[in-house]
Amino acid sequence: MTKEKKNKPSKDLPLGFVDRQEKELLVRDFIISNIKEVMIKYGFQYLETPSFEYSDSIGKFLPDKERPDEGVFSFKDENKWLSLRYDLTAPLARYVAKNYLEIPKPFKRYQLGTVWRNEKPGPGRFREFLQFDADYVGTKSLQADAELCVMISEILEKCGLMKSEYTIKISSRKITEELFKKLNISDSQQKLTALRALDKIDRLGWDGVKELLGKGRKDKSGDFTKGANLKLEDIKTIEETLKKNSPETEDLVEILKTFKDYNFNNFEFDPTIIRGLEYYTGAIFEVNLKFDVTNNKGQVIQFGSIGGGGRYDNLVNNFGNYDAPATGISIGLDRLVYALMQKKEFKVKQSKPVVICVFDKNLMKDYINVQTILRKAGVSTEIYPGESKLKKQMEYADKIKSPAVILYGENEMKSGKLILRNLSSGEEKLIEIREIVNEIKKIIRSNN
RNA sequence: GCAGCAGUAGCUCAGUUGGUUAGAGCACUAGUUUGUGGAACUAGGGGUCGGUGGUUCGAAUCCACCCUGCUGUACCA
Repeated sequence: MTKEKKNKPSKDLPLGFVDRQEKELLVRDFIISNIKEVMIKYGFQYLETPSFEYSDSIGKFLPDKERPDEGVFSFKDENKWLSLRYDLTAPLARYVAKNYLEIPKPFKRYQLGTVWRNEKPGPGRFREFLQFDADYVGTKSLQADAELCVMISEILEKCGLMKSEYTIKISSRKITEELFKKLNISDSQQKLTALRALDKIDRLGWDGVKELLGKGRKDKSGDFTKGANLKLEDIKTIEETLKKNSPETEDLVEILKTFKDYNFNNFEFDPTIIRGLEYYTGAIFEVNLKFDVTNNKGQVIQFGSIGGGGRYDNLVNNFGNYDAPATGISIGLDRLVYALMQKKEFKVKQSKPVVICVFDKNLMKDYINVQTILRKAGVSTEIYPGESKLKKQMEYADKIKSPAVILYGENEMKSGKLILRNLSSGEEKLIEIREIVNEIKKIIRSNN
């Protein structure tokens, strides 16, 4: 507690950035290890690309020349604009274009990496987050699209989700494309607004979406959103068509057939999912959780999807002359962690260290000896860091949730024994040094 | 960006007809126990009441602007 407040650096974090603590990180590690296992089984190779790319590589629309910070974090290095990547797909397309001649076709890669978005964060959404991507590049085969969904489902179930707790929604860009053509809606602004409106159906329902397809809608806070201004009869046709719920486009028919071959049925055809607006060209998927997610005040929040993807046949071609149709899926790991931690009690398997209390610095050699025996046996152990009264040392051990402390002072040394105190039961035992490993393992076992 | 709500100790919050040195619980520190954690008791530290300006003899309290947070909405390549 210092009194000098002037010129102290801020303890606050920039908007949308957070510290992540062990409890969360261990769950994340658990998910990552499941991902890697599944990726190996499915034959994807591991890739890492840098955090920064040249700004014009990470998206063909951004950064805007006038406002290079819109949506992405950018800075000017010498004469070139660099940006932190906002996803892993654009860097993949760049990588494929750069290494096209060497890589296998099709190229199957997965990647785990932090991405950054310069946007307003929402519940469970940050400006820096970890993403997992798996992509197939260089194949038109729709089996790839289908397999990605099967694979994501396997990962989620390995992480402990039940079939009833998530679903993979699937649709195709071709549906809305054909619909707009049929209705003679060609104004690109109108199409864009209409697509965005349809994307919101899970939140607003058809009534809200119809308002947005028409004149516009006022939200709960009283804010007004302009609509697409479509004709009433067109809105009716759109609703009727999309409510039909039978996938008729060729690509979907084939993907659904493949799902059947895989015996995969935890998906829903949903023609109202839209995803990103520009680069998807065919099938699109979205991974949704089916249970409520709450914030730290216990309020249910609009959590949205935890991932999605789809087919993007033209992206690689943007970088050069290679035509590489592709399809991919990505998961926002931090959001999955957030949701999973609410759903499941995670036993944090990481065992906390046994604490060897220090009675006398001059006995350090003996303490190190015991510590070495335990560490060699694989038991997490530490000598109390510092010099404090025994009470402090016990409080420390309690605070870090240590399973046991070792009390080894002059009295014990005389008899060649030491005291092992079980911190959850409070029980103390006077034991020989050679018994220490077994006794501690017993305690740790009984705690699990 | 737009809208609504909110900002008092590390955390959760109390504190209006504006009035002496601004409160509680939890947490923290020390002690009761100089070789023993979790409970109890005692004592203590910690706040320019989000910031700036204004009204007033006097502002945590009223007004204006700004900042920050939450929620919704927009955007999310």
